[in-house]
Amino acid sequence: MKCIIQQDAENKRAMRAVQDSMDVLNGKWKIAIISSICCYQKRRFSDMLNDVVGVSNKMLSKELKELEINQLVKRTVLNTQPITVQYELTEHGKTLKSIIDNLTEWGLAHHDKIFAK
Amino acid sequence: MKCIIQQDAENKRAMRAVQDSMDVLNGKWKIAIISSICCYQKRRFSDMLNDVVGVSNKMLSKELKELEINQLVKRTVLNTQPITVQYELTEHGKTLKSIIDNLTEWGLAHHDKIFAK
DNA sequence: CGGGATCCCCATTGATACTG
DNA sequence: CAGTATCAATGGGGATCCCG
Repeated sequence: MKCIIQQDAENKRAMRAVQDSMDVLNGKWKIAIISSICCYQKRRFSDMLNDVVGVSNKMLSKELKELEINQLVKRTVLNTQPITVQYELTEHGKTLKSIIDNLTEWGLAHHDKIFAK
Repeated sequence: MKCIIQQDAENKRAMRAVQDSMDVLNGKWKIAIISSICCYQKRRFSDMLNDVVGVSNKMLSKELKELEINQLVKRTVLNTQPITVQYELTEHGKTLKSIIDNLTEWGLAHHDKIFAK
């Protein structure tokens, strides 16, 4: 059995890790945006504007940019007329899939629980 | 193979579920707060004030209250002098553990990736 | 179509002080 | 210790227009 000091250090390390994750995923729409790309693999700007209910083009643009900076999302301009832009997850971004899956499952279960009352 | 219409309905359902989760977990500190309680099982107000780096007593109080309303956290006033208050996860709250674990792992991996560059 | 620029508001948050 | 109250400020985010 671990002594309390050791356990405590481990807890702090875990909490810091969670915070590191949330630093990248913060913002009102990031999870929803990733969820959208995750579902469709490739998704265009205007599609996501519909997927993510309530988001404005300004916020979508802003949060996508941040996700791109953090190397979670890759942006590709397609040579169409008019121009379309495609977003997809990077390899690193794809490692978020299990988190999204978890959130999906939990959301369904939570929904059931609330309405079962 | 599923037709596109079916797949699309499924995607929308998944995205809604993710949003349902985030509705409950929104707020700058909620995940960190849950993470703290999750690590220690039972945790006091002042301890969490230290665990969650940067949070103010006002915000901690507010977000804990919201978590309590959503039945994720249970609040117990202990009969000590001076009074102490203990927070723990409800059974429903404990179902968030796999999400927290995922975020912990991902945070560590993400941290490594950023600093490996 | 995919954004950028601008204006503007109000909700979220912080700081500080106070209380049972 | 565990909050609550009050005030003040910041910036998140909406609405609108514009542009390549």
